[in-house]
Amino acid sequence: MRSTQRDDGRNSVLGRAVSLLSAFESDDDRCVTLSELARRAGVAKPTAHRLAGQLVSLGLLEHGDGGLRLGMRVFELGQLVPRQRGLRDAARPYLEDLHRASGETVHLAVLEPPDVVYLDKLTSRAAPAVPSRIGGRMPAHATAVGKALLAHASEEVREAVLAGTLERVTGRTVVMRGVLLRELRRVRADGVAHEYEESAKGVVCAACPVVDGAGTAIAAVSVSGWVNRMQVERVVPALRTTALMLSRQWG
Amino acid sequence: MRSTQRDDGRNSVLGRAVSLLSAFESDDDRCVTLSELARRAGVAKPTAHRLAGQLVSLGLLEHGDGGLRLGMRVFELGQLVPRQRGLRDAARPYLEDLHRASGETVHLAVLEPPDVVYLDKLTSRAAPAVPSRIGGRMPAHATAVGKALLAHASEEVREAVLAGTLERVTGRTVVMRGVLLRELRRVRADGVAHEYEESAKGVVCAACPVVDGAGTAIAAVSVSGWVNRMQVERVVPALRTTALMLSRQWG
DNA sequence: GCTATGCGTTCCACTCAGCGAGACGACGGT
DNA sequence: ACCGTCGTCTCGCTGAGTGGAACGCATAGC
Repeated sequence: MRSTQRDDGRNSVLGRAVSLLSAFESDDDRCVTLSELARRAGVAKPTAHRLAGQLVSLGLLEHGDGGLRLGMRVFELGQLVPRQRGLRDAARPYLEDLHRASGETVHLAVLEPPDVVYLDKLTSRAAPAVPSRIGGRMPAHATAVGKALLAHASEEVREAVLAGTLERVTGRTVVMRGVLLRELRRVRADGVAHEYEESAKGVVCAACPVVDGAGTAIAAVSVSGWVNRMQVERVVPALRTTALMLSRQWG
Repeated sequence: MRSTQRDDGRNSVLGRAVSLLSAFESDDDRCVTLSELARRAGVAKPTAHRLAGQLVSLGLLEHGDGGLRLGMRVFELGQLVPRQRGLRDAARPYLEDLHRASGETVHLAVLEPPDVVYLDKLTSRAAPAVPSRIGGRMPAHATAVGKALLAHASEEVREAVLAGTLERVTGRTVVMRGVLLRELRRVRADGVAHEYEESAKGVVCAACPVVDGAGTAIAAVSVSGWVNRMQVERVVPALRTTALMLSRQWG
């Protein structure tokens, strides 16, 4: 019997329940049948039945035309997460100014090793379709915000991320440790991170970290646009200013 | 032994776990110690210890200066909830126009009987401090959005909400069934709901429902401002237009 | 200095909640 | 008539979950 588990987090009721909830990440299909849900989450059908029932009465799941979907309660709880609530509210006006001034897509993101999670996003009509989404993830090493965050992160987390596999997102994604490490050093010295079609074709991006008193990044702001339409260096000053003001307000 | 329970939703591992997460609703204190958490959620300390440990490795909870807080994963999952994701994205540009045109605070909310849950909120510098928050709840009968939603809801849910206790939020909150019922009839005929200091002192509000093909409300839009500064009737036309356009896009 | 309080953590025996193979009835398509 | 898939329910087994009690360690009060 190799049930010696110390796998905290996959088995156990909670693990199964979160598997059920996470099954909605493979998205777009808003409503999922119970059987399909059980299949995706990898739990037995009767188990899924029982758990889903409980999740429904807790409000984390709800019935909707012929299937189950994530419930409002999940959204409510999500809005309470401190790392996004305060930051987002404080940053919103600054992001709007930056958005107006640049006319390009603006992002606010935090590091969640080895990924970044987007807290806010302001798009324009003419903006390219970047693959980011509020609440969505992207590999940190493939995005400007990610590089800004990594460059100003603690030694340990940087090491940890660098030690993992650097997934290739586009043909230009930096996947070699040495190259990335050198670039991060440059970013730390310069205070601005760049990205040229490393997360999406035709998109360039510049990002600045929002730092606390000790100089550690707690978030990052970015501006992205079409590679042939946006003059990166023209937006950097405004970007720097935005990040500095946010840093001051959170020192 | 009165463990005759069939109380699905309060006991059971999941119930306890959600109690832990919900303990963060009594908010502002971003970080909570384990003991405090156990106390609030009403679970034994060792149990809280174990569950919190699992929740941490699942990403739903995280350690932060001397305490626990809700984890990023919760935010990520919350952004996947279909009832908010689609609506919010689609509504955003319209809300921005309405916000610019009126200069007042704009809300987007859905019905979650017997409350309303706010999906989006656009505020101005000079706006009154309304007690709403994205992802927050308010009793439906005390708000303009709530009345718009209730008036255009199915008979059953309206009955259900009316059957419950109508909590008094301010001195002017409508707490009498008959009065509310009559008002809802008027709202259904008129298509606009009003509110005069029924949810917050000094604040007036007007709301219109976003309806599906069958005429049932799926959301509501509102404009609110200072009672002595905002001319309610001046913003109603733009409000109506916004709600109509949204309704058309979701018919 | 010696309590007293509150924290996070660990232990452990009890038992009951959770588990899933399997069976079942209801649709719906071909 | 068939077959596939849906949601639901039963039921015996067992091990995952439970919480009282005790521990080690801080800090605060006297």
